[in-house]
Amino acid sequence: MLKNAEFTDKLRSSGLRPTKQRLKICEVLFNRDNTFHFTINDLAKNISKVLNERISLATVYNTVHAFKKKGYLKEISINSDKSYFDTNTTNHHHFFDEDTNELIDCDDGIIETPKIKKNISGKKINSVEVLVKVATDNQNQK
Amino acid sequence: MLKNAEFTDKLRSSGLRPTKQRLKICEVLFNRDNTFHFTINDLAKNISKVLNERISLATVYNTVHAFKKKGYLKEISINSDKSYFDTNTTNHHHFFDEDTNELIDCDDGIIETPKIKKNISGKKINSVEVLVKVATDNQNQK
DNA sequence: TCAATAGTTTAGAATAATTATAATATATTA
DNA sequence: TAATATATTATAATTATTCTAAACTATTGA
Ligand SMILES: [Mn+2]
Ligand SMILES: [Mn+2]
Ligand SMILES: [Zn+2]
Ligand SMILES: [Zn+2]
Repeated sequence: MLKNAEFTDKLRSSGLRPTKQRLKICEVLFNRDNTFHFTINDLAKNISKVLNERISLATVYNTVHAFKKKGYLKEISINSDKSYFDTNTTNHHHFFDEDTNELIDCDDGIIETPKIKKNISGKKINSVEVLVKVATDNQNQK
Repeated sequence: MLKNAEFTDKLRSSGLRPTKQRLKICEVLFNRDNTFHFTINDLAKNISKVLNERISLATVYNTVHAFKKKGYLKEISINSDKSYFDTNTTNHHHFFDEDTNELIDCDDGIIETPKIKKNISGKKINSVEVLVKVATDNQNQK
């Protein structure tokens, strides 16, 4: 939804130089109507195969981590194999489809964020996230 | 809490041969009063350094995954670096201390398992888990 | 405008967790 | 106990990620 000049401002305002590579990655990640989830590999493949741009893998890693640090992205761990990133940085919960390995946002109201009745002493709660793992219901399977 | 002969039965009854290595790993994992969380590396180090036993790393991996498949262990992903395993296989929630990377079980009653008001159609809910990330409250830090 | 500087990109090497291979050893079965 | 199925092991392979250090680029301010 944002345009190139806006990305330039956005990057500058958080102390990141608006380079060609970062602007392209902003475009891929944020110039759309809906938030989504991706892996670094998805993103790199998208850039190189689909968009025919040449951005080194190291830069994709650097940029995604820089964006995460600036709060443009959230990182989500579902399995130890790889990290998922989320362009939806608000507090929200997920379904994880174990058949397809797809991560799906819970719409508002589907899950109420649980109350924590007693916290670890001396610690601050940084996040409360619910993960719902789903899979095909195969009652009649071997 | 279980003894060697019981582990032998337990393994046999789930179709796993009670080998020397598996019995030792059972002892380390299950012959205690409280459940706990560990990484494969923790476990391997514990066996080799603390117990002075020689079990190959491949066997530790094989065994932990075999135990997971048989339902003796649960796997938990908190960060993409490594997998945590849990000897508490009941449905329960966790605190994760981001200062120490420690995973802590939520005692019963601390968090109520949230209700899922609408599920993905055609799918069965396999688990609903809450992860609470905590860290030192540094209001007065640089 | 342009040189100095700080920040960025890059290819490729390094690291670390995990899985695969295939030979050897062990447990089970009859 | 012999035959068979299963498990262990050392080691190699794989994969995600991070590191390195040289080349490049954006910013700054004279
Ligand atoms: Mn795994
Ligand atoms: Mn990470
Ligand atoms: Zn999300
Ligand atoms: Zn636990």
